[in-house]
Order: sequence, then structure tokens, then C-alpha cells
Amino acid sequence: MRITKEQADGNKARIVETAAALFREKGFDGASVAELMRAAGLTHGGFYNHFESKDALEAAACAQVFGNSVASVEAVAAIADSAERARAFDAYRRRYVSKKARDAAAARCPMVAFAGDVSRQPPPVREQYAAGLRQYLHAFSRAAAAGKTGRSARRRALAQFATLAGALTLARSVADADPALSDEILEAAADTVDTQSG
Amino acid sequence: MRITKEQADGNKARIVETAAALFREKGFDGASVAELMRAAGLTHGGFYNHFESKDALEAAACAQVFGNSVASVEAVAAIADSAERARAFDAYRRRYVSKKARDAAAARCPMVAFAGDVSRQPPPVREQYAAGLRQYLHAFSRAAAAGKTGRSARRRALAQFATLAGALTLARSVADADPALSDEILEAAADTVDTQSG
DNA sequence: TGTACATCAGTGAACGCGCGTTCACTGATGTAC
DNA sequence: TGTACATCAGTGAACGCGCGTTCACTGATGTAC
Repeated sequence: MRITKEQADGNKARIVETAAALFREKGFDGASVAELMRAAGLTHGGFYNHFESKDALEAAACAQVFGNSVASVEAVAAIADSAERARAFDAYRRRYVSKKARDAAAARCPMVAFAGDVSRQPPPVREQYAAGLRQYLHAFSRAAAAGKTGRSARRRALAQFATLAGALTLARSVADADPALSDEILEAAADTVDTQSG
Repeated sequence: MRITKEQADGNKARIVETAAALFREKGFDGASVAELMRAAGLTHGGFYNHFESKDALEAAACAQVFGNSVASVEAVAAIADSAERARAFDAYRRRYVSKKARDAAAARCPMVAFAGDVSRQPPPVREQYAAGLRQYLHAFSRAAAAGKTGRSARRRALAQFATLAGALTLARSVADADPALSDEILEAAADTVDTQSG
């Protein structure tokens, strides 16, 4: 039963969105084509009308998720008033290591969600990931620098993001088995935010 | 063909060691029972003479790898002279974010190697991981604190380790696709080490 | 110490299962006249 | 505008494959006498 071109495009977009959530939640290998097509309200057979392979979808989902993440940091970097930007950046970092962010598996930061899996995926996915991380860190550095530029400001920003990403990764990894330790790690990273910004 | 009890014990130990390396390199799901038994010089059928399931081996490998990691930090924490301990701890951190550490996939830090996978594994593996991380962070805090104790010292140590783990994870994830960015991230984390220790 | 037998680590074929992918088919949409 | 036909997104059964796991079998080791 053929459908409208608009409907087909909408279905494709929904597949990518569904994949973006499922892959972040369960990893690339943890979410099957059949499962995500079902979650998107379709049957698995039609998948290959939209994508050449599961790998191709992984790359597309990567691009989409990074796009969102980069946009949200760039919004902070774009704030003209430097005091206001500093406040917004602080809030962004605090949100990043919040319990809410840790527990929202389907909405997780792509750097953290994909970091472990990505080096075992085929080159197209790896390159999409690397391109996304590059853009993200560029935006993060601009958002972090309080008017400063140059190598040392960027390095400081990279280390800051490593702290956030590391804390979120570790907190997530023990969230079920040791919630107290998980909370403690997040709070420690949040404290660092205080120190650095104060 | 029955073999000596000593040989059988040796085979079991070799399976765990091989698994420790392969799981760190390829993830729990990325290394098959057949593959690791072959790597240990055996055939896959005999696996269940030693372990109840692949999950049980994962937990055993976790315990073994964490044991090594904890021991190496505890060696630093045990140094009596505080200046010497500070030097040793600095060297430890520097080694942690070195390119050599990044490229040695089979010898990688368990926190970084397993963090992504662990939350999708069954409870026994998750608990083994959590117990390992708890011990490791305890030892790391003692090694980090220059004679100080208490909450704030521990928090600072947790944030420090988050920086190291985050940097290593991110650097590893783009090592193939963007080596320059990967190096930059490691160097940024090493710089932070300098700043914090200087 | 020598003999007979039970034990059990190791072997490799076979199992069911879920995966990514393919394929013949359907039928409403889009197009050509 | 109306009609005839080609297109193609979606369906669901089927494919080969690798996985974790099971099993009948082997034969040297360990044990009982």
C-alpha cells in the first residue's frame, strides 16, 4: 500500500528520532532493527527502503543527536553579555551533572552514550562521531571562555568537559548497584563547577 | 582426555586472564566464548566445566581487573613520606592520560573499558563493577590527599579522577578518526594535573 | 606395588535463538495520455 | 478532468550467520582394593 511522499519522509524522520533515543539508551548493538522499527510504528521489512544498512542509520542518528547537543551549547556561546553568558554556562554545566541528566537514558549526551561503543563501529559511524565531538568541543570552549581565547583557555575548557563527561559516565555506570556512590560522584563534579566559577 | 588438577586450575586462570584482556579490548558482548577459549588455547565446549555462564566469567574478569587496578593505586597510597607519595601520585595520573595508556586497549583501566557496557549487563556483573569502583576510588582518594582527610578532600579526588577517566574515554573514542583531537584532550587533562599539583 | 574402575577436563558437533538482511507481494499514490 | 498503468513504501515470511549453551563421547588421571 503506497503512501504519500510526505508520509514516507515523516516515517524516515521518525525512524531516525526513535533510533537516536534507543541507541543512546541501549547502545548501537543493544537496539535491533526490528525493535526500533516497532517503536517507530512500522514493521522491520521496510527499513531498507530508507537506509542502506543499520550502520547508515547509526551514522544518521549520531549526526542528529550531536546536532542537538551542539546547538544547545552554541546558544550559550552566542550570548553577548559576558556575565550573563557565564551564568548560562554555569547552569549548563550544573544541569550536565544533575541526577536528572544521569537518569534520562534516552536523552543522554551523545559523547557519554556513544563513547564506549563508537570505537568498535565501522568507519562512517566513527567519523560522524568524531566530527560531532569536534564541533561540540569547539562550541563548549567558546561558551566557557569568559572573553578569553587562545590555547590555554581551550585546554582548560577541554579539561572541564572531561570532568563533566567522566563524572556522568562513572555515575551512570554505578547508578543501579551503588546509588550513593553515583550521587557522590555527581556532587563532586558539581563542586568543581562551583570552585572553577567562583 | 582427563588432565591434572593443577593443569585444570591453570587453564581456568588462563581463561580469566584472557577474558580480562579481550573484554577490555572489545567489550563484554564483543568477545565471544568461542573466541576467548581459542585465545586461551582451548575449545569452546570445555568452557562450562569452569563457569556456569558467560556472565559468571564477566564478573570474575571484572574482579580480577579491578584487583590489579586497586593494587596499583594502593601502592601509591601506602607510601609513607608525603612528598614522595605526591610525586608518585603525579606520575600515576600522568601515566593514566598518556598516549600509551590510550593505545593499550587490552590493558585499559576497567572503569573506562567497562563503564559504557556495564549498565546493560546482569546484576552480578554490575555489582562486581560497583564494588571495584568503590574500592578503587577509596584508594585513589587516599593516594591523592596530601595528608588531608575529610569530605572536601575526597570530593576533590573524585573530581580529579572524573577528569582523568573522562579524558581517557573521549581520547579513546576519537583515536582513529581524529588523532589530533584525541592527543589534544589528553594533553589538556595532563595540563590540569600540572595545575593541580603545582 | 599392581590392577580395575570411576571421574571429569577437554573435544567438537549440534541445539535454539535473535540478529541484519532479502524478497515476493500488496495496494494506494503519482504520472502519462 | 477521467482513465490506465507504473511506482514504490510498507508487510511479513524467510535467509544465512554467529551467538551462548548443551551433549555424547574420549581417555588420562585419580582412587579403591
